[in-house]
Amino acid sequence: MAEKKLVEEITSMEEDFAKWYTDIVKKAELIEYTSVKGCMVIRPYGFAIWENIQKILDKMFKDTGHENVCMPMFIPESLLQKEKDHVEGFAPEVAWVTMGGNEILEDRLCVRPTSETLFCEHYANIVHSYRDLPKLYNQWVSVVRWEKTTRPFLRSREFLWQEGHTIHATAEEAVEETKRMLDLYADFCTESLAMPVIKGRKTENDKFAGAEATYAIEALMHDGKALQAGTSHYFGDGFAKAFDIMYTNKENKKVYPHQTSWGVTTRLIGAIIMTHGDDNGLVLPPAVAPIQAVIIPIAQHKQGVLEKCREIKAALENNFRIKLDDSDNSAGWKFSEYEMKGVPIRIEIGPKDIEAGQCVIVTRHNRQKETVPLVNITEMVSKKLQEVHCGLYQNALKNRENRIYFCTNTDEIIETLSKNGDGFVKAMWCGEEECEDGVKEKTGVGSRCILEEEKAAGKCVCCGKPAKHLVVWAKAY
RNA sequence: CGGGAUGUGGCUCAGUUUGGUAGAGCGCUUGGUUUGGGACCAAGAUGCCGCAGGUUCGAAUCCUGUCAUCCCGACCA
Repeated sequence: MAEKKLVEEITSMEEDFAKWYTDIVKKAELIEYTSVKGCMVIRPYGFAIWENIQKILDKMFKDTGHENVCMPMFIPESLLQKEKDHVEGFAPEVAWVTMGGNEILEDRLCVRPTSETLFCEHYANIVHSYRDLPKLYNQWVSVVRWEKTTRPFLRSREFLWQEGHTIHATAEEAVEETKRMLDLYADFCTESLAMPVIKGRKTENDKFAGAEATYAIEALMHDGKALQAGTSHYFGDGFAKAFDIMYTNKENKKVYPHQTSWGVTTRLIGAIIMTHGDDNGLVLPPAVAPIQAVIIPIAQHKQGVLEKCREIKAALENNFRIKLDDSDNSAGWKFSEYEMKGVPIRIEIGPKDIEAGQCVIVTRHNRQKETVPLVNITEMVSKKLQEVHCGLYQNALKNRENRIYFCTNTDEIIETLSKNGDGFVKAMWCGEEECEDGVKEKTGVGSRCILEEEKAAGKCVCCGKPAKHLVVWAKAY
């Protein structure tokens, strides 16, 4: 059963999951470290994944009526201070600019950890009438949070993200927007990243600083830990009140508007790695793979081989992202290289194939080889990419379903996890913060989200009192 | 931010205990032979031993500080 491990440089998941992760991140040329802690160079291959994520999401945002804007990078301390919970939540992890050239700044500037305050200041300026609403804004920028522990993609001090900030006339509209964007993220994860996610609401304890409600999508990684892959917040009119944003409604009354914000980050790349990757390296979902198919010539010095490869490349590249590797590395070397980089399919073309009018297609996720005719190659590649996507999703889903456990008390949680390994624990909760902390303390798993669509029944996993919510618990990144 | 580990050519590491002229394998360059699962031969290039101080006739090696990376906690997308 144990397949020969072809890429010796990558530590196996089994042996050391953390090292496996960093090996992939480095060996697949996604990032390089820099001399500043927690700040990484996202290399072309890694950045291309992000660009594909951006392209798809940006279209989804635009299709739902959102517009892109760009806020400044700096927030004056006085502005950050305006919303009490917000500043308390973020103050411990902001970076400050205290000097401009040689001058000490009177009001020091915080490097944005998130841009609610900037959007609010702006909305206060431009929203006056119900006719100005809604504003559905988004921006693609980087933010800075002075994290203590850092890991490439999962937790860096500067990271790339998109943050949507919308402002609406009514609470209903804003709530709807919050849910709509959460659904949009979940759809994106399944359709483009082949990654199943759980949608839910964060507990009071865990919600965004200044939000009325925070929703999140949670994904389960190979090692049984949860990763928050995206969030969507409903703000009510709290920020509007703090920032004095008001508009005149149809009845000629001055009222507060309602807001939302939502975001996903380059952490999604970490999620892809830990959802689909294997001991041979990265495995990329076709929709975001920088190279969807790589053509490997066999015996490329032989007459006609490279010519045929170029011909096939030309035929395919209108529809797919194709690379022809005509470097003089051996074919075997190339096989390993592109497996490590997670290229979904590989097309082998050698003298024997050309003679027979065929090629060999190998799918990355299961290494299955198939000999296919060169006519209709476009349809074949399309079919294979679809196959990879479905295969990845099914594997990820199976892995997650195998690691979802229902528990009724904390001892059962401890026992289940020690027997089966980490995963999602579904358990009832009374809604008290004490019990939320109690579960974490006793079992090591924290609340990830409340499943709003599933009915609560029975007793709290911690105190045994009647339950209010069904909650997913897990160790988290 | 607390506890632990590690920094030596691009990579993986030896050398540090016991201070005395900086090493190996892989990779890289050039030429040639190869190519269906990380090919081979030959010739070459590459280092202020993370950084800054200190001890010493002499420091990769000992001492102090600092920065970065990894792991375990607390905090977080």
